[in-house]
Amino acid sequence: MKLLAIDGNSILNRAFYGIKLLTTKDGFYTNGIYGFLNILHKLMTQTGADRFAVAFDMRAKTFRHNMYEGYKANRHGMPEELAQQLPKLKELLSALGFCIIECEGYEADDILGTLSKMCDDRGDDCVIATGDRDSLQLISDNTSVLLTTTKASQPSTVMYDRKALFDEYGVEPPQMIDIKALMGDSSDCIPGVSGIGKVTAQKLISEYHDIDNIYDNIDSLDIKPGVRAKLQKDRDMAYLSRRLGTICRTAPIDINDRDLVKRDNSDRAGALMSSLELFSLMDKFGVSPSSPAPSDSSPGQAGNVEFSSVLPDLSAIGGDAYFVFDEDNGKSGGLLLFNNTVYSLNDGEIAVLLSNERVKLVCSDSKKLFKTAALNGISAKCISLDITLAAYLLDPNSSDYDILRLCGAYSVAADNSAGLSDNVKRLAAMPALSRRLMEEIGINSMSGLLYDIEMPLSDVLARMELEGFYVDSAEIVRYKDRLIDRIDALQMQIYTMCGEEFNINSPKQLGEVLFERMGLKGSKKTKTGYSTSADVLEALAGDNPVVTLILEYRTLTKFVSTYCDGLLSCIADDDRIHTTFNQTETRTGRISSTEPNLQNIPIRTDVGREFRKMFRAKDGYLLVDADYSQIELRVLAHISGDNAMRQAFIENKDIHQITASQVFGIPEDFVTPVMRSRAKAVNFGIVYGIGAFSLAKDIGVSFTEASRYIKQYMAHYSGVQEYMKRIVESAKKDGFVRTEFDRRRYLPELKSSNRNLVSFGERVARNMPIQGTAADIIKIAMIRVNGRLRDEGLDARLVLQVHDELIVEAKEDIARRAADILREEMSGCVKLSVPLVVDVGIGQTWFEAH
DNA sequence: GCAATCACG
DNA sequence: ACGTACGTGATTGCT
Repeated sequence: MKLLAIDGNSILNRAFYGIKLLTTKDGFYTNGIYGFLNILHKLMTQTGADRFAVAFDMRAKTFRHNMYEGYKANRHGMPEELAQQLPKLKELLSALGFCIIECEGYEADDILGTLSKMCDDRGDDCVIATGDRDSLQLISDNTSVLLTTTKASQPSTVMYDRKALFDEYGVEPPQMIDIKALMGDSSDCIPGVSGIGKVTAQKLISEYHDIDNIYDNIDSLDIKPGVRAKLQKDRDMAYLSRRLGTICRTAPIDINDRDLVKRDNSDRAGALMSSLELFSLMDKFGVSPSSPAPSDSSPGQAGNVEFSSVLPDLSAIGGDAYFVFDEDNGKSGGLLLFNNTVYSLNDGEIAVLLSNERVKLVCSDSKKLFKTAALNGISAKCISLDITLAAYLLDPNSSDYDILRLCGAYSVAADNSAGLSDNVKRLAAMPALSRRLMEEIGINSMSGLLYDIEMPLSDVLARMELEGFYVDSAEIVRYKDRLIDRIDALQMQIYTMCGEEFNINSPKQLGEVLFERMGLKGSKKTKTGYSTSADVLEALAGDNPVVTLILEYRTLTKFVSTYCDGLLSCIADDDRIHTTFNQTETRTGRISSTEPNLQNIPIRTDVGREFRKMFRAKDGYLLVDADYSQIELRVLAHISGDNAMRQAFIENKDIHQITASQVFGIPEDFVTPVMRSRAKAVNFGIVYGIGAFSLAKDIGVSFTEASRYIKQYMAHYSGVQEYMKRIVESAKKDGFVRTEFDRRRYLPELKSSNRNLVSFGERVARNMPIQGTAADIIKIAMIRVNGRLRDEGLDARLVLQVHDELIVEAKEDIARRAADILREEMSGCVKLSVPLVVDVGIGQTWFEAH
C-alpha cells in the first residue's frame, strides 16, 4: 500500500502564488484551487498511490505557541483572494472523496508526521507532498518527500529519499532537526543560534551528528573560536529551536486505513466544479459536468424572465429550475422558472416535476415540496437546494428569510420595473440569489451541514408532519372534566380565603389581592407591578395556605387551556395531531414545533404526565421511544476534551454522582440524594454558562456556597474551564461560535457597550456549541433512522422529536426491530470521544414507552 | 401587540 | 451600581 499525504496549506500556497489570479465570472478567485487540483492529479499518477490524505492547519494556536510565544509571530494572515479559496478547496476535495484531516492544536506537518509514522510502523510506503523543507526530517526507508518548488516561477517537484537527502545535506533525516536548531527559520520565527547560517549548521551537524554532541564537547571541538562563542551564547535557543522544529509524530488523529481510500465522487463534486468553472479539471477527476451555472443572467442580478402558458413536458426536461409556491384565491399551485421562462403549475404538474430526477430544483420551502411529493407517492430526488435553509444557516439570528429581503441583505438586485407580482419577482431573483448564498455557504464550509443534514432533514420532517401523532380525544375530554371539577372547587376556596372574588388569572388583580389587601410581603419585581410567579408564591406558601391553592389553580387552568383545549382544537379527522416543525426558527439549530407545540407536553409532575397517556399508537401498533442520556454533557465532555468528564462517561458512571463527589470532596458512595441533585443543577448551570447568583437561587443555597460549588467544579473539570475561556475568546475574535458540524451563531452582543448584553453574549458563546452540536447529532440520527426504517421496508415511522428524544410508531410485530434501529442509529450516527447512550422503551402510550 | 406566566429539553 | 442560566411556544389579560 502506498499513501500520498499532502500538506494542504503548503500546496495551496504554492499553487496560489505560482499561478496568476483567476476568477469565475462572478468574481470568485479560483487559481489556488485550480493549481492545487492540477498538482494533486499529477501526484496521483506520478506516485501511483492507493491511499490519500490531505492535511490542513487549523487556525487555533498549537502546542508550539505554548512553548514559544514568538512562534510564527511574523506570519500575517493570507490575502483574502487566497483565504476565500481554502474552505471551497476543502469542500471540493471532500466531494471528490479525499480524506481531509485537521487536528486542533497541531499543524499539517504534525499530521503528516503522524501518518508517515503509521506507514513506517506497518511497512507501507508513504509519499509526503509539501513545499516545506521541514518535512525532510520525516524521510525513512518507507517515507519519501516530494518537494514542490517554484524556481524561476516554474513549478516543479523534487523527490527526496534518504540518499537524495544525504547527497544534498550530508546527514540522515532526523538530523535535519538539528540543522534547523542551529540555523533557525526566519519564516517560522524560530531563532536558532544567531550568526550561524545554513552552511555552518550543515557542516557542524554532518561532522558532529547532533547538538547534544556539540554542546557536550563544546570545548574540545575543532571549530573557529567565533563559532564556538556564538554556539555558547545561544545554547538555550538552540535547544528550544530543536523542540520547536521537531515534527510531532503522535498527533491525536483517529484515522484508519479505510478512511484513506478515496471515495467515489459525490454529486456535489460536479455542481461545485461547475460553479467554480473548473471545466478542464472535471475530466481528470472523472466528474460529469452536471448542473452548469446558468449563464442567462449577470452575477448579482435577477434575470429578466419571459412568460409562457405552453408548458414543456415536465417529465422530460433537465437541468436547473426554480420554484416558488403561489397560492392565490384559495387555489394551490406554484410557479416554475426554467430556461428563463416562467410557467404556472397546478398540484398535479408540481408532482410530475418532482418525479423528474434530471431536474435540479432550487426552492424556498422544500418541506412543503417534500410533502407534495409524499402525498403523490413520490420520493422527490430533484430538490437540490432550499434557499431558506441556506439563508438560515448563514444567519440563524434572522427571523425573516423571505426571498425579497434576502435579495436586499445579499446585494442581489430584484428591481420591479417590469411590474411583476411579488412571487414572480421572487422567482426571477432566485438564480442570482441562490448563487450568492451558495458562495457564502462554501466560504463558511457549510455545504455538508446544508446538503447532508438540513436538506435531507426537511424531507424527514415533511413525512413526520404528514404522519401525525395519534391521540385519544375522548380521554382528553374526560380528563378535562376532572380538572375543571377541581378548578371550580379551588376557585371557591380561594375566593373564600381571600374574602373577595377576582380574576385569579390576572397577575395584576392577584398581586393587588395578595400583597395589598391581604398584606403578604411581596417584592415588586416586574415593570408593571408585583410578581406573582411560581417561585415568588412558593416562598410565600408558609405565610398563607391560599397561595398553595393558587399555585394548583394556575397549574390546572394551564393544563385545561393549553393542553386540553389546545390539543383538542388541533386534532385532525384522522384522530391525529399534525404539528408543524419549524426548521429555521432557533438560533442554536434545534427544531421547534407549533400548532400545537408537541415539544412541551408535561412530564415533570404526575398530574401533567397524565397527558402522555393520551398520546398513543393506533390499533395494532406500538410506540417506541428513544432518548439520549445526558447528550449535552457528553457533547461538553467531547468538545472540551476534559479528561475527568470523558472518563466518567467512558466508564458509564452516573455523572451527577461523580460531580457531587468532586464538588463536595467526598467518596462517590457517600453522595446523598440532596448532594446529587445540587450537583445536577451545577452541571446544568455549566451548560448554560452559569453564574453563582442564579445557581444559588435555583438550588436554594447561599451565594458563597454556590460560588464554592462552581470553583470546585472548575478545579476538577479543568478542561471544561479551559474550554469556557477559549470559546469566549474565540467568539470575541471571530464574532461567532460554531458547532462540531460547522453550524454558526453570530454574537453581535459581544460588541455591545451594555455590560449585561456582553455577559449574555458570553453565556451564549459557552452554550451554543453544546446545544447546537446536540441538535446536529439528533438531526443526523433522524435522517438515518428514517432511512433505515424505509430501506428495511418496516411498517414503522417517526412521529415526533423532542430535542433529545425520538418517537416511532411501529407495527406491533416489528416494534423490537424498530427499537434496535433507533438505538443503533442514535448512538452510532456520529463518533465522539465519549459514547452516546440511548434509553429505549416500548409501549401503547407515550407515558408507557418513555 | 406586549408582558407575564409556565409547559418542555 | 447593577443584574443575574441556554433554547423554545401557547395562553391570558390588558393597553
